[in-house]
Amino acid sequence: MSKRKTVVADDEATVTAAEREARPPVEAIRAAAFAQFAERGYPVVTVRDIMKACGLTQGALYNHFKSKDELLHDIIASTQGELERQCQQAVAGAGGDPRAELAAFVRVYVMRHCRLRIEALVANREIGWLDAARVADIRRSRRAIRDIVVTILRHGVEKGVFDPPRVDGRHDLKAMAMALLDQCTHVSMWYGPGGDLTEEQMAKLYTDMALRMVGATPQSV
Amino acid sequence: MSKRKTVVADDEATVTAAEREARPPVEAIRAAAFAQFAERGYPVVTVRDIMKACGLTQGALYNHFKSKDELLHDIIASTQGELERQCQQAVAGAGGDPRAELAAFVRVYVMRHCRLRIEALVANREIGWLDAARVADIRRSRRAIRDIVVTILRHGVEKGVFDPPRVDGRHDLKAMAMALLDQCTHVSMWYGPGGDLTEEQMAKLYTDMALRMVGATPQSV
DNA sequence: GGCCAATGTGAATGGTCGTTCAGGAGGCTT
DNA sequence: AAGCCTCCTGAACGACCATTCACATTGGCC
Repeated sequence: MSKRKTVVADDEATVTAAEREARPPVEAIRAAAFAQFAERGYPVVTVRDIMKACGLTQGALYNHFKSKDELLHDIIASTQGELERQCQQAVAGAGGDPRAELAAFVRVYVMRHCRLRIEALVANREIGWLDAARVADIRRSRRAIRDIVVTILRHGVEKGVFDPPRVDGRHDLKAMAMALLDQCTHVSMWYGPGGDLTEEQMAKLYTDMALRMVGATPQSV
Repeated sequence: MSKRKTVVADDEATVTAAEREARPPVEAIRAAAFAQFAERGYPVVTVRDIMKACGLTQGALYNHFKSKDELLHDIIASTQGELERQCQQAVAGAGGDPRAELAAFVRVYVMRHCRLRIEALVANREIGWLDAARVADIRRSRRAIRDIVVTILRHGVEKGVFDPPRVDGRHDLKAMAMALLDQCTHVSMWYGPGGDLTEEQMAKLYTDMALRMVGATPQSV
């Protein structure tokens, strides 16, 4: 896919020439768009901005994406899909004990949102700019993750190892799952590697808080 | 910026051009801008959109606000100021017991974010479009609210009525406060009055979760 | 050597934007 | 009644937008 092999010497010796050799232009566009969306926000980043950052002109975008909108969806959907897969794996590997499942889920979820906080930030902040058709599968994935948590909570209650708060005598596991996810998701808004806690410590703290919230009995004494 | 100097009593009775609007134009502009920002987002709402919704033309905006940016700041700052005041009042009226203070804080904070969820949504979603100078006082207010929570937690630990999670033997009360605020703030993203829980029940649930998270001992038996 | 499919160019299209400003209308003060 | 003050209009400004399109340029293939 490289075309500057023979015409390098006198042509525009752009700084990113080596980078474009390394990966296909569609990857470079994705990366440039991600960086700019993260820094300035989707609606104010222009197609010209993105393509100039790759050393191309605006028209070339449309050889790789149908529209600016599809480009944003592509970026968000890929991180969202990865997140969903990681969550499923974490729970599946926990051996069926709801306490271990919840701990594994929170650990993976929090560590990912610390490490890839920019990706999470873009996915959460810019999703509103997607048109209705393209936003549907992202929302489906988020509901799926919420339902993973709800299922863990329900199993824990049924087995008697969780004793979550009740309002008027009943649980609302959906609201609890949302509360849990909200606090874990939004570490991406304030966590920085220069802060007081490492990712590992964040995972421990949030796992502990989650188990307290659901009233988990001690796992083994 | 303010009204007539000498005419006071019948100002409301004989409003100039009373046919048009029942309230001063600056209020109508604020309301229209708020509604449109909430629905479509600051950068895609045009000055023309806002003013057309008030029955005015675009130029008239600049008789009341210096810029579109100042208009957004005005909207966000007013709700943020109200929130900060309500939080302070709630804690001050709790009698000095950290458990009661935390409960009162969470109750007020959650109920407000359920009832005025659109205001909260706009404040949290659109704050990034403010320029650096105008964003400073909003951030100060948010830090102040976080510090209220940190202070409650510290007092609770000192008095021995809270036993929050530790990482490597230490508390991180700032991280705990952020986790607590994150989950309470973002009810505005999903709570709806048609859902399973009333505002009252939401407040109860979140208060209970908060007290569990910090390891509060039973208040009185 | 000639063809093809992929890929990039840069002008053109048909708008839109926030902000400014000269001018007008009407009521308040003197 | 005259002047002033507040508020509004509507045109103008200079810039920028996403997307399309006719037209290169390229590398691989027969």
